[in-house]
Amino acid sequence: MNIELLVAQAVAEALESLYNQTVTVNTVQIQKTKREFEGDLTAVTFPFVKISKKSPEQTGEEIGQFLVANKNFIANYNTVKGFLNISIKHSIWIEILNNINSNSAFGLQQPKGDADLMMIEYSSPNTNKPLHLGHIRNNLLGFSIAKIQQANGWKVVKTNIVNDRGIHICKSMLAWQLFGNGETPESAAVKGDHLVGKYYVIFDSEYKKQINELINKGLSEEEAKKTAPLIIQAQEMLLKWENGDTEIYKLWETMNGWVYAGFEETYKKLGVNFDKIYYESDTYIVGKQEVERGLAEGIFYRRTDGSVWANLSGDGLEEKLLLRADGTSVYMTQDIGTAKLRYADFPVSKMVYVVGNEQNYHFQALAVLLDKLGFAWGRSLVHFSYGMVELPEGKMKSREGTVVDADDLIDEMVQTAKETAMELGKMDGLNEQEINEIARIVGLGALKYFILKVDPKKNMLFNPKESIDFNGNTGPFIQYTHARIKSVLRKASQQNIDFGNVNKDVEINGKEKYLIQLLLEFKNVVAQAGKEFSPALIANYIYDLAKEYNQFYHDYSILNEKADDLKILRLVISQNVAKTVKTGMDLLGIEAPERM
RNA sequence: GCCCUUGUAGUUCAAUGGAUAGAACGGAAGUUUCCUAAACUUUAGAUUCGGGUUCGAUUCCCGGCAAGGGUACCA
Repeated sequence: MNIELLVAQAVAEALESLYNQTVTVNTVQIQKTKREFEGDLTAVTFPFVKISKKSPEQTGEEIGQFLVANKNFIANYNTVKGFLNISIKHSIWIEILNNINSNSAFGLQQPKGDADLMMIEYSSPNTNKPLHLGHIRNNLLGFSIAKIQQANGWKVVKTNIVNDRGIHICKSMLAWQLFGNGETPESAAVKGDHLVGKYYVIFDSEYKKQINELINKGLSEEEAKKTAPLIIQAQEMLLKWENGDTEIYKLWETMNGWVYAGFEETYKKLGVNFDKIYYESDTYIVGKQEVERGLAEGIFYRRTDGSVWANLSGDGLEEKLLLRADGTSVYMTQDIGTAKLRYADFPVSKMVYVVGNEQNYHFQALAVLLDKLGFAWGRSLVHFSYGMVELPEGKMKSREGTVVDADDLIDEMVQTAKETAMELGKMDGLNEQEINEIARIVGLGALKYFILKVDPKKNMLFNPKESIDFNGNTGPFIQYTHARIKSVLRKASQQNIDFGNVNKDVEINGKEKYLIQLLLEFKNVVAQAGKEFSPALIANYIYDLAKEYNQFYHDYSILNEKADDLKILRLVISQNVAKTVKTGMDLLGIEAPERM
């Protein structure tokens, strides 16, 4: 039952009856009544003064009188300026609550057998260094969006495109060959991705030394960068790799293997996963073939120097390079190849790319190119563009050592959660394993919520010191609320209270109604979050719910309530707040612990 | 230069064109014989500037200012 729709219909009916004018239901604006006014739902009457030819207040009065006289679910009304505040009968709220209570998957839609398939690409790391804070935002958003789309009835395939080839990989490989002394993740006792990243950094500093030496010998900076022995060697290595040199290929496989093992560990800690992983070492070849096809079909053209281009000026864009003069592929080429493979592997009807906003232009161009090449979903691809994560010192820069490493950050959050919980005495009587498990859940909850609560399209500021907070609008606050409700419910079941249904005659007050209204909103919030690809909507909603419940919790003595009906009402509300919070947390990929 | 995005309390974030712009952190003052005090209560404090559309604009449109990103052989 949709109470807002019922009220909107009733108001439309009132307008027709009173002023003899037909009004479509969706022109009636219904909103939740503000706390400081009496009533449950509010209809805005300003838009109807043209029809009624009366003042907003008088129009509201007349509609209100009609509603009370003709609609049995409406108990009362009052008007304030152009706002008609309507009170719904108590029994209706109880009915709604019972309805929510009997629905275990409230707010979620089950995908049908023939549901359309949405493919969501996220993460997409390079294999020359470990994941950092920016990747964390990407991974959390991608994973959560997949969950939210599933909740809206889509069939979802999560995919990852790993950039496992190119000059940057060769830099790490070369530095390892020259300075590594055969070091392995086992011998050095570090994660594979961190080890490879270390050699990437070594390459960069050695390369810089060579550049400076050359500049001192009189070369310009530009010349020095191009002619330094290390960069020449790296380029040679890339060429050898492309030509299938056995030794180089083997080294490449080994070092990438180290990185994958490291990534796997980080993904596991973050709780994200993929249904299908693609590698650019496979897809760039397909991309080249597709570009050749486009060339043969006259979609693209070749310049005299041999480079291949697409003219996108007809679509408001510019010319775009697809193959270099030497025939090697560029970023765009690989993305076209990846798309082709995906289209062959899955019946994709909607493609979503979770990629940072610095690539907005790239994806505009990709949409047009895929469309020209005949991919049905090309035009409608969604570039889910999110803002960058900035640090108090500014942008993260690997060269300047201002990158926040993903593994370090996760460990730090968990460690802080543990220390804070110990200080508060939360861990008394628990064994080591239980302590670590709760610390893990809470630490990760804090990190995930902190990142997901922000509107994805905005740049966000991440202060490592201040972010590790467990008070206020944070994940742990919501987790705590959940755990506390669960504790109440455990005690209630020990008392053998049956709170399956609430008696329709019980009187409820404003706070209870407000919580029921919040619960009722959940469905709309999930639908809206799906439409806007915004986990932040759900994050802010469950925070509101938790905050509201905490006040409720302090105002009433739920288990000691004298009247049985009232006790059951408050238990059922508690139960459904917990249920909804848990569902919301699940959509964000955050765990909601039973106790903490 | 051109294109895109963003400007809200000291700070980090909210607000389908609707009522007195909400929270949290930080600041000030309180609450624990009571189901988990990682909680609750009280208090001070904000829409970048100038126009326009509208009964009504943080929201939509135009212009200025500021920040970030992109700008064709980097990914």
